[in-house]
Amino acid sequence: MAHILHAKAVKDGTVWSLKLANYLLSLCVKSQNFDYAHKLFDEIPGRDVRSWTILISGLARIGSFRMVLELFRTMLMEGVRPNQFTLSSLLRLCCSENEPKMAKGIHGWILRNGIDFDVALENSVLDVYVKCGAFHYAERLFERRKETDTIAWNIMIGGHMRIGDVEKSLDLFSRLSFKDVASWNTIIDGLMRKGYERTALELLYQMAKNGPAFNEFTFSTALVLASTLSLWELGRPIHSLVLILGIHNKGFIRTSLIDFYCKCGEMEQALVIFRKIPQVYLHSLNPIVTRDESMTEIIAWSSLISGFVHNNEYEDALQTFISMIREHIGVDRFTVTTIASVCANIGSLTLGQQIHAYNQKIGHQLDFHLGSSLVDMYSKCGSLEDARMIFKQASSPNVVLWTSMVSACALHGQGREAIRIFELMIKEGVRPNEISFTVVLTACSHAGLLEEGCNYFQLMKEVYHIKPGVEHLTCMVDLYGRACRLDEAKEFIQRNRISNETLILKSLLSSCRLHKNIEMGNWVSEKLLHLESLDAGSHVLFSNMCGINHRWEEAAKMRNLMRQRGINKLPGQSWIQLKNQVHTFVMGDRSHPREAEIYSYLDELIGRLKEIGYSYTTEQVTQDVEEEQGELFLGHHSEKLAIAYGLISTPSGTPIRIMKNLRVCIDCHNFIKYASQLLGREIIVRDIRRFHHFKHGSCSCGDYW
DNA sequence: CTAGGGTTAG
Repeated sequence: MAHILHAKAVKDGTVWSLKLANYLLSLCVKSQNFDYAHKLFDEIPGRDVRSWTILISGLARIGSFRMVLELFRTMLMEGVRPNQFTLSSLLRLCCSENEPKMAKGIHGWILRNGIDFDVALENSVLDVYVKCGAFHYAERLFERRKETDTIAWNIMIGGHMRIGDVEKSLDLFSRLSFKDVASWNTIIDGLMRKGYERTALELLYQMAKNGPAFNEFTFSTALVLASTLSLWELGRPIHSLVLILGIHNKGFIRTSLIDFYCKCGEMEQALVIFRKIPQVYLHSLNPIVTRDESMTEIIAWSSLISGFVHNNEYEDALQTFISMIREHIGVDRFTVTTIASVCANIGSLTLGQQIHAYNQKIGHQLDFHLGSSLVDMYSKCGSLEDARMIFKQASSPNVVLWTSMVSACALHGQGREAIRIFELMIKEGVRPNEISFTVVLTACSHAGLLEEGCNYFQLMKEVYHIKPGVEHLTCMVDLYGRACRLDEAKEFIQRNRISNETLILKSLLSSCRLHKNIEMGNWVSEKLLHLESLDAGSHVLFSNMCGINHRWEEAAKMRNLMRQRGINKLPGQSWIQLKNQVHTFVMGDRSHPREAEIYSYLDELIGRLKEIGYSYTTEQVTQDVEEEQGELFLGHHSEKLAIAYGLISTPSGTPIRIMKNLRVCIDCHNFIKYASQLLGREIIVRDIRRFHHFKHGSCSCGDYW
């Protein structure tokens, strides 16, 4: 638009005043048309410090560090003396680009050249030191100042918050006699970020009562608070207020509203807000879409996508992503991170690979979030090698990234490797968090590494002072249980007073079944019954266990109880993805178009496998099989059907990947081992907890799962 | 000076 005005001014012979030129320049800068801005800038006769400042501050806003520095140098060479605005812009850029050295240089230059420090410039200096890690220096500057305005105070309140000194920050805030909106916003937002949500909430209510009126920042922060706490009662009235004020379509507020409704599980409402036409299109036929506005759109879309993910609606998440690309909204790192997690959740390797390739095409750097998400995606989609490859690309991983890698190894049954990586993380000086310990303990438990598990449990408590949570305790019970140390498991439960924890009892029950210990099984079941939390899984576990020990009466009693309570067990399902199509099977499924082929192939295969030593495992000890079902059903378990279909639909030598919604059963596990040997095929099964890689007649889990 | 969406386990 500015260039049209420019052309018109030239054509009309309008006086080429500096004021007009600077105004046009600022229009160009505002609409991000920097090519034209440069051209215009070069043509301004007798450009002054304001022209320089407009261009410099515009470029600083979009983070063109090098270009800004070059302009600044040229400016000095041409003998133009920068003013306080120019210097503030430069300092702000140093801040956002994290360039403390440059900031010090500029500060020195200001001092040497006797530039007047106005309050704003002093604040810029203060801010740069707070944010670039020279906090003590900033503190000294702050104490030495004669005049401090509330902005300086706000910078320091935020600064203390940033370095994690919540107390000091609150103290400064309380000492501030005049608290402006920004002070309130800073302290509330800071408290929220440091996990003091309740305090933040209290202050927000205080502010509503006695403080200054909310501004857009406050509304946005309040909505985020409502969203993190899933506080419907807080978000709703704020939504009303924002509607009354007519600011509901403003960027930050709109995106915060979308996120609020998503986190409260109200996707319908979120969609209503999402679909509002952004204001910019209402006011102008020829809209100037600035960076801020296109950014808002990306965030609105990404919020919606992550909302679907939060509500486990992966299909909708993907559809939204596809529309986002189709409408050329733009995809940033946040979006890719979320979509990668969708791929992880649905376990689609092909889709995951496409997302990874797409990211390489658009060139987003792998930051910690994206890196972890991709590691997790590859591991949950069955490719440990690719997970490792992504991990190697990160130069200095953080806790989450390390933990994702440890988790990947655990998931694929590589307990020793998981431990090795965990140790490496500690050696690199990265402090493991509670999740890291959950993961490493799970790895130990899956690999049957009792001693190592116990050591890590001690390490967590004594060295890292992390209080064991239910997850850690469950891992320990699992660890003892799987290692057939049932008495120790029971003792552990009693010592830690956790016999009321359903998850823990269920883990023990599962071990009782594994080791056929019906006495202990009874003890656990009684506890579970008492808690009224015997779900389908535990009912089946218990009744199966009775079956092994020929306690048919007890088994029947349990099944009756299940019927009475109307508990339905989850039907076992397996699926395989071939050429962008997902084929799902349940036990004895006849609905597939190629069912005849599948069954005849499967029956023939079972016959051939029996010749090399396979036989039905009649102990039907899975969670999803009831006792009365005979050999025929066992032969047609969903995983066998999915594998048979995979085998007849792919060329020999291709690995087969299938997924199951429950644990894989012992008989199928056995069957797959023999099949992998006879057919020379790699078969990869993802069950509800982990991966099984079958190759040359054995499984990566070492038959311990 | 202050604000929005993303990652690891269960």
